Amino acid sequence: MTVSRALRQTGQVNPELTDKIRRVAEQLNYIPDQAAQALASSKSAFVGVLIPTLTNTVFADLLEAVHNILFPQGIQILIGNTHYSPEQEERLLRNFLSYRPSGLIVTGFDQYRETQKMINSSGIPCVHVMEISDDDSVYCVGLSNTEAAQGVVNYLLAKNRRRIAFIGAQNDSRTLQRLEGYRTALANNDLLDSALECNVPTQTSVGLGGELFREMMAHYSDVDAVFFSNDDLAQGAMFEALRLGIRIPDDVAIIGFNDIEQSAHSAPRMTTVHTPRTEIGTQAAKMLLNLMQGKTISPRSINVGFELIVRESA
Amino acid sequence: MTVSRALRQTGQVNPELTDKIRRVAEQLNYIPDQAAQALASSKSAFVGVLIPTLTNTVFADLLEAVHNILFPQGIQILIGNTHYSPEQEERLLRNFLSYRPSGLIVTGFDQYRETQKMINSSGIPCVHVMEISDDDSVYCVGLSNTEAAQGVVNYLLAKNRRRIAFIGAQNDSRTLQRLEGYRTALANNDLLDSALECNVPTQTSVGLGGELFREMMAHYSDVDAVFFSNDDLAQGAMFEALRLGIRIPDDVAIIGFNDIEQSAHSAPRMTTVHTPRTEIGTQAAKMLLNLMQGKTISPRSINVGFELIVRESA
DNA sequence: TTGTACGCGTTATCAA
DNA sequence: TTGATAACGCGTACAA
Repeated sequence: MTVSRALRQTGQVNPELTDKIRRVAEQLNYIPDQAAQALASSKSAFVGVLIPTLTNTVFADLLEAVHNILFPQGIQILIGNTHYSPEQEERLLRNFLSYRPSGLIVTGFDQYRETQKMINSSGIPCVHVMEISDDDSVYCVGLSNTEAAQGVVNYLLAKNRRRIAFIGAQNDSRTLQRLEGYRTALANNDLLDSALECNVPTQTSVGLGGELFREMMAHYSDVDAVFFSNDDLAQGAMFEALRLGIRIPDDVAIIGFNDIEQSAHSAPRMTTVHTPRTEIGTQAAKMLLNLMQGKTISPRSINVGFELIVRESA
Repeated sequence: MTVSRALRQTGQVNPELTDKIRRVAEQLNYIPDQAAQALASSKSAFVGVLIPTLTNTVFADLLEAVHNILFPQGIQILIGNTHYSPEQEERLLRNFLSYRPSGLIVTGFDQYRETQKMINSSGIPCVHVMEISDDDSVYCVGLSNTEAAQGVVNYLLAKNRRRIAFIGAQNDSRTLQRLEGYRTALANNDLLDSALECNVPTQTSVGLGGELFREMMAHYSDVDAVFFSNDDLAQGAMFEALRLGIRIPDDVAIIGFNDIEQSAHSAPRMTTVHTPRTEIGTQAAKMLLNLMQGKTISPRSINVGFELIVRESA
């Protein structure tokens, strides 16, 4: 018991004894067993993080930010890669729960009802990230993808673009929200043409962006702007444009989404929507930490906003 | 006890009783406690993975591959982000050990002696990834960065390039090995000029690649090829070349390293070394699984090789 | 400041 | 096939 106290620095042990215990522990390579700690204290040092993929800068940044806040607090992240599948998400969550995590960070809101129930009935604090909700019973840190998309389209309209296409992939709820914003903004100006909407379920990639752009321009050569649901697709389009001899932004304006590192350095530099995912991760982790300490949080929803970064491509 | 047996499917429980137990468990939302399981059975379902960063496709791919193999086996990954720092790596490992993981996957071999000792004395099976070693006492899955770099330079030489520069960043051991291979190949042909070596400790990025390339060309306009330690840097250089009016590959040949997705689609398409990181992750996870089952592995070292993908930039 | 008794939720072991 | 008992390694609560 004294050893336990000494090593945990509760400050109730004689300093000399503490030193001695430390030395011996070191010598024996003694490291306390977390499982036993968790069992005895009935609190774990885990936080489960559910993200759709690791191989997308957006979520890698998010995860890294969360990890950077949580690890110094002695908290281990349990990663769950949903692969954009609600089924897998549910399985992942069930698995998480067996570790009795002290907190949960979940991407978006489009879980199965079952999954939501499990979260709620578990009583484990949960922060949703990337999107925001007007449901005041949930905690979230994110931004309005719909508003951001509207901002993009309005910007293009102000620049006198009239044939504005949308190219998206992956079919996740954030892409859908961007599509919705795109539609709203165009409809408001009687400029919506559903033929110019291209939304495929395929996994997003640079290569795909190039392909879809080529097809779009082949069919609708009067398109004078394309809003892509993310920067990867947009980069692919810019590469393809170079090959096709389409001038960006003279012939076609291009706007991406997320503002990944390379977008600031491409040729031409890309106009895009900056999504503060590192901030989202940081804020979500901090909010969760507070929730885990039983603190009351208000507001429950943090809108970190977005910023249209105007560069050269539009 | 019967419940425990029924839920674990040991097959010693009456089928009807098993069904009944299942139903009740479901109804109660009962999920067995992993901490207690670990404590009682003295074996955990954890594997610790040590990687230098999450925000680099290479390691994200690696992690995703490992996760995809391990999760279906009921194994949770403990992630440790070393940020390329041996100090943090040691702290991370100590933290891992407190979870009594059943296995370890560690990037490279450049750990502190202390760290290596901890791994060895822990008795926990460990597979090193990304590099290979000729030390036959360690398990590893990777490739020879040195050989790959030599291959790159030899290819450029065969293409009659003579003023071949090297631009690298991050200063991690893999970059250093590539630099070494570059030097060896050039020295073999009496073409080594240390002025054309640019190796900065800064974190690698597309932006940095552009900067370093611009500086290089400003100082040494006779450079006719640049070998970059990774594709991000090389992409940045290609963008910058477009701005500077330097024609790729006519004026300068460019070769990257890793073959990230976009390299196949950039303009021009990039010649680079394909590193099979998904395969590395998969193989390492499988090898670890075998080690965890006490199987004997031979050989202990798997060289997954590399492939020079010739496209347009060189 | 140190020590004792007990319990955390599960599994190993042995008995029924 | 099922059940009872004792661990697993620690922390909580209380006593010394």
